[in-house]
Amino acid sequence: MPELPEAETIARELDGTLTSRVVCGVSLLRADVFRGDRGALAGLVGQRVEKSARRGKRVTVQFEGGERLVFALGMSGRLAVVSADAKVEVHTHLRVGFDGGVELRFCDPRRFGGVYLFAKGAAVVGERLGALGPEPLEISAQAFHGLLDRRRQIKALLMDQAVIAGLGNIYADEALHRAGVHPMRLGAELSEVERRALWRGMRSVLRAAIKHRGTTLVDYRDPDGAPGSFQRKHRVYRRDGQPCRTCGVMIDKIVANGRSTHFCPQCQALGE
DNA sequence: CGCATTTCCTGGAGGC
DNA sequence: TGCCTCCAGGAAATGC
Repeated sequence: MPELPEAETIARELDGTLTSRVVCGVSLLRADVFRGDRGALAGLVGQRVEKSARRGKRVTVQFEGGERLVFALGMSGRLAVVSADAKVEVHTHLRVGFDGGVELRFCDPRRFGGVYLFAKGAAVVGERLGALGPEPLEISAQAFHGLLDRRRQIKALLMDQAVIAGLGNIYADEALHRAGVHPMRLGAELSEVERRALWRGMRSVLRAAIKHRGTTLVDYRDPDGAPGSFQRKHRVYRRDGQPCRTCGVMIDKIVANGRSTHFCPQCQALGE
């Protein structure tokens, strides 16, 4: 499930391979993954790519004319840059051909993801595309502390894209472990010291994961088809029943915010 | 406001 | 071998 580090890896690679290329063809194989004006999609032909970037978990390809093609990858969404004559894999929903014989393909078996196209200057908001909170790698410690001041489970706050953009189930669990904070604590009840630890833990886990080109558990691949390697560095996620890498106590798994949640009962005690 | 529940969808795992 | 059921999970909608 692509979260911020995976989206960052994808965006960097697209930025390197697609920038300055001109669209020569667009083919939508599955209409319902595209949430926007289909006519405008055909209008991309002839447009030149200015850059590719990430915001939260989303990947954007920006064109010189100002249009932005936005990909929300959901949990199984994948972007691949391949030769135009490469075999088309199952669940490929969109193909964007470029000069030089390369093609960008959006593939998403479970179809939780979506593709959006926004005109120059238009706000990036649409069906299943809510407004995004600040970037976890850019927000100041001070501002982050303020975000947590609500009587809501800290794990739910971290995973709410409108609160802070980019953390999903994996990195929320990993950030909480690094900070030594139990996932079911209420945000408003965290001390200044704990909030600071969470800010640092969140940033350090995201930076480390980007360095390892993300986490591949099942589906995730970068646009070259290569997996990430950060799963080897996970301290809690999907490590239930195994010893904590910090203290040796068995990692536990519970449901919080409707999601499987992994934590160390010793390092992340609930307290009294 | 917060929170649990349901919906979407498919592949993989486990049961028999 | 093959069928069946269950589950994961991002985000939004619904009901309490």
